[in-house]
Amino acid sequence: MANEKPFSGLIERLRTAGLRPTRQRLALAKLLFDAGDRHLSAEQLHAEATAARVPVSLATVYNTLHQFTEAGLLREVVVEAGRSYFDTNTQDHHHFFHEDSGRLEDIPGHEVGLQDVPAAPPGTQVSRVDVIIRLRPDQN
Amino acid sequence: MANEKPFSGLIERLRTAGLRPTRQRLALAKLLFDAGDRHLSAEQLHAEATAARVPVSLATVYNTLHQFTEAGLLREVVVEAGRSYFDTNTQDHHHFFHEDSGRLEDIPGHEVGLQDVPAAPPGTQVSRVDVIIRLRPDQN
DNA sequence: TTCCTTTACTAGAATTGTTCTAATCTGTTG
DNA sequence: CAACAGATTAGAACAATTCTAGTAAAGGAA
Repeated sequence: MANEKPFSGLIERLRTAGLRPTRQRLALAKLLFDAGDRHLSAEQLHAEATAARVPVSLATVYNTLHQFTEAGLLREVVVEAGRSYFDTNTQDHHHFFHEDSGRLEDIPGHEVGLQDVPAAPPGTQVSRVDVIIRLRPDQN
Repeated sequence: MANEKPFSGLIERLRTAGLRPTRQRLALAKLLFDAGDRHLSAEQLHAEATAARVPVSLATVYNTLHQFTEAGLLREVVVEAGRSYFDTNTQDHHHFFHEDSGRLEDIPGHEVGLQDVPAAPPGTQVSRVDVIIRLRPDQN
């Protein structure tokens, strides 16, 4: 059966990233990566873990999210002053942000192109380009 | 002399926006708009006001920045999880963000174009498009 | 002007999201 | 299984922002 070793893939993934596959990291990785593309805040992931009966401290959730981000397993997206989202889709793509609900949604990478991206100023190099299309409810 | 009525333009500007030209708002508006394009955090503006011997409370700085933003005199730019910048350039343009220093820099609007901006999902309309080019120090 | 109403300002407390700390525990290697 | 490095934890500390409720100032009316 496919779920006989439900963590083996994740274990490899963490090992490759240089992270010990601990109980907490595995549980969080499972929540993050076993359900398609997701955009989660630390608080949301913490709530999910708790709901899934995997008690993980909030500090560990933050640590883990940052470690995963550094390892390239996640991408951090900042849309609002006081909140960070972590995106499980690390491909090159951009976002719709629903201002009313605070929800973030992927725009497949090939759907938006940039023309004439200016050269990075001397002494710098481009680390990333973020495009966020902010949406509000239609007025009518 | 040009500075005989140094506030008359600003007073008009505030009145037009439906804001009473109070001492505090005028002082903040002067700091914001009399020095070209600026990108300031609330704390920075508060510090400048204090340095300019205009004691304004931090709460008023926040209130004022939000009111100016709603009135279209400022534009809020979010780059980092815990910090908002307010941009005095409300024209259509995008930003370079220096990850090392936290500095934000304008890219003139015409220098970046977007192609194939996808249609807003049903029930929504585009409120704004933010493009942030993140820079890090050149590696070498 | 003076009065009156509305709007704005203030200090400080409260809230929110995040990071830090120091103690404890767990994974891994030998 | 011993031992050490690395990970987890609760709770404290922090930083940015918002709230509160009390006071002050702006602007119109008399």
